[in-house]
Amino acid sequence: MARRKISNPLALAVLACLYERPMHPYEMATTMRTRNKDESIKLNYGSLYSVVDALQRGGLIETQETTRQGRRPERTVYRVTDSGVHELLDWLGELLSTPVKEYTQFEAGLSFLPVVSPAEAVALLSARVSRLDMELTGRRSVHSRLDEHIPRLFSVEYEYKTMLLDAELAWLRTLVGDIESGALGGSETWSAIHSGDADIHHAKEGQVGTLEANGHRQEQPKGHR
Amino acid sequence: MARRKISNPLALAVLACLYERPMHPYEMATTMRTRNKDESIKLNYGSLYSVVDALQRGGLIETQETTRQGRRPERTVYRVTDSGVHELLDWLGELLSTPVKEYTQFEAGLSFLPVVSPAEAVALLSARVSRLDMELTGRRSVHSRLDEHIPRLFSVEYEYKTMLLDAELAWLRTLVGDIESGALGGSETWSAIHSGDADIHHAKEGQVGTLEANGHRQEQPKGHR
DNA sequence: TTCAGAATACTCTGACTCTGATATTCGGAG
DNA sequence: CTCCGAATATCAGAGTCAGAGTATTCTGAA
Repeated sequence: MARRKISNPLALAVLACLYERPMHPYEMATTMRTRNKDESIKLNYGSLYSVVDALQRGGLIETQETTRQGRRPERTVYRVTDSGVHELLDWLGELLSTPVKEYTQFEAGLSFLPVVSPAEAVALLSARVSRLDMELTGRRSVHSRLDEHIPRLFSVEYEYKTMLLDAELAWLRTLVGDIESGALGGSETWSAIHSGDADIHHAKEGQVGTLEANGHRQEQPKGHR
Repeated sequence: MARRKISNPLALAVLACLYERPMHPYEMATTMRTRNKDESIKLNYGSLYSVVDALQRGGLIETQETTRQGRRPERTVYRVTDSGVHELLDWLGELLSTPVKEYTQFEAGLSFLPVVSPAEAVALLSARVSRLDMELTGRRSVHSRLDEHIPRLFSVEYEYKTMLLDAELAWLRTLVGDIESGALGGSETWSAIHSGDADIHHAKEGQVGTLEANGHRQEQPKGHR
C-alpha cells in the first residue's frame, strides 16, 4: 500500500478533533463519544493512544503542553501541525471521493450459503430480517429525535448507514422469498446436495461432494480499486 | 469478544474448502480465486498460512499427509475435524442470522464532512458518484455473463454487493443535490464556517472554531449487538 | 458522614493480522 | 537455451485490538 503512513481511521478522527482545537487524548475520546462519532469510527483507548503516538512520530501532530491537576494522571495536550492539516484534508478527500473495496462479515457468510440447506438458509436469513427490522425501527426513532436537535449535516453518516440497512432489508426479503419459492437459480442442485441431512448438525458422512457444481466463473470482474 | 477463538473470515473459507474435500493451503487459495471468493473474503498468503496454523492448533483441522512432488516445496494436505465442521456450521449460522456493526471508510469520511467546504464536498462526492457509476456498469455486465454460466445461488454475495452499491449511488445523488440546493439542514452554518477559505489548502488561520455547533446529541442510539 | 461507584487519564500485555519480501523449482513460449 | 510465471510456501516487522490494571478524585444517596 505505502498509501498512507497511518491508515487507522481513528487517526483521521484525532486530526479532525485537533483541527478544531488542541486537546488531550482522553478529551478526544469523550468528544467523539458525545458526538456519536464512535458509531462510525471504532474507538478504544488502546488504539487511541498508539495512534496518537504514531501521528506524533510522523510529525502530523505535536505536543503542546503536559500538565497535571492534583495527583491525577498527567495529561498531554496535542496540537495539529501544518502537515497534519494537509494530511487531514487530503485523506478526507480520498475517503469521500474514492470507493474502496471492503469486506463485510455478512458477505463472507453469503458466499458460503450453499453450505447450509435451503431450509436452514431460510431460517437464518429470516432471523436476520427480523433483527434488521428491529434495528431499523430503533434508528427511525433516533432520527426523529435527532432532527429536532442537530442539523442533518452533522448526522449524514448515520443517515447513510440507516439507508444501507434499509436496502439490505428489502433485498433480503426478496431473497428469502425466492429461496422459499424455489425461484432462485440453482435451487434444485442445492436441495439435491442436502437431501440427506435432515439433522444437519450430525451430518457425518455427507461431506457434500463438490459443492460448487462446475463452479468456474469464466470472466472475473477484474477492474477494482 | 472471546466470541470465537479464530475470528478471521479467511478461516471460514478454509473450513468451507476442507468441508468439501481435503486440500493443501495453496490449493485452497486457487480454489477460492477460481470461484471468485476472493471478492468477498480478503485472501493473501501470509494470512492464509497463519490462519491454517491457528486452526490446526485449535483442533478444527488436522494434517492428513505431507507430500512432495519432484523438488517443489513440500505441501501439507489438511482435513477438517468434527469440531471443525461444527464450528463451520455454527459460525456460518451466526454470520447469516446476526447483523454486526461494521465500520467502513466512507462512513468515517462522511462523519467529518463539515471539515471540507460545501463546494468541495460537492466536488468530492460527485467524483465518487461517477466512480460508482462506472463500477456498477462493469458489474452489470459481469452479472449478465455470470447468469449464463452459474446459477444465482452461487453468486448471491456478488449480487448483494452490487445492490448495496446501487443503493449508495442513489442516495449520494440526492445528497449532492441537497447540498447544492442548500436543502441540507445546517447548510447556512456550514457555509458560514467556510466563508473565509477560498483556497482551502492554505487555510492557515481559520482553524474552524467549533465545528459542531452545540453538537450534543441528547439521546444516543444505544441498542446495538 | 460515609462509602460505593463513576469519572479521569492513561498504560500495558498478549494475541492476531496484514503487508511485502524472499526463496526454489518446474514447464512452456519464443 | 533462456526467461517468465505458476507452484508452494516462509518470515520479519508493523499495525491493531480487546480488555484489564492503576491511581486518584468527585458525587450522591443512605
